Amino acid sequence: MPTAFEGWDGTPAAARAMQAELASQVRLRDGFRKPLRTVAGFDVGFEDAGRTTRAAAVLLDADSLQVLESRCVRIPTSLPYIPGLLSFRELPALLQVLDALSQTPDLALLDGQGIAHPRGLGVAAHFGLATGVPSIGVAKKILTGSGPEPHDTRGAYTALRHDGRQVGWLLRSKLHCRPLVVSPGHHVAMASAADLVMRWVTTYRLPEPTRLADRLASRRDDR
DNA sequence: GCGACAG
DNA sequence: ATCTTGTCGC
Repeated sequence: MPTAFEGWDGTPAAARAMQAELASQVRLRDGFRKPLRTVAGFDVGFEDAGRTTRAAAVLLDADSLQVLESRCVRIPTSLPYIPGLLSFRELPALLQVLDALSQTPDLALLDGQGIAHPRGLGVAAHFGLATGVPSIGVAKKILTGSGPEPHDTRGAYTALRHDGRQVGWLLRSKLHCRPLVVSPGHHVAMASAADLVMRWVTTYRLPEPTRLADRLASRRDDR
């Protein structure tokens, strides 16, 4: 299993410095195969009062949304949750569950931020950089930045801005529901992110890939 | 110094 | 994230 943080001394300060460095390597240009054939959703949950970390991955056909494969892995939790350092806590399990898939997805959707992060490296961006798999962050809440409320129309979105530049979108994936925070990770253009996510939204607030991964990681089913 | 703070 | 049932409302 490759360590996601080669040379990290374990301190939060070093983690932040590493994020700033890695963020400069993120590429905001569509770098995925077109047309997309597969998309996978990833999420992490915890058991045993947090002592065990569980990561789930669900691979879908990008057009039919048919589930092709579901995987789940468990490893000991290594770090507590620290705002801004989520990837250092969740990436090890996420990389393992990616390896558990029989095929690499053309695109990955992760629960959390892409570049809409204090130093530009949310868990989705870090995952994309570490794996080379194009990624998008689909979060339920803002971590950094702000933007106007999108109209209450399915598919409406507005720009999320931070430090004077756009870092993502506020996307009304479902009528009368709080908008999702969508931000590109690695190898996905800002202009593509929101439309891509809407492609896999059906009748729920979350797009199918992460919604299904959520269910697996959060206890409801297994396998 | 005082809040804010993905999962 | 997680502990937890029913309930009000679009």
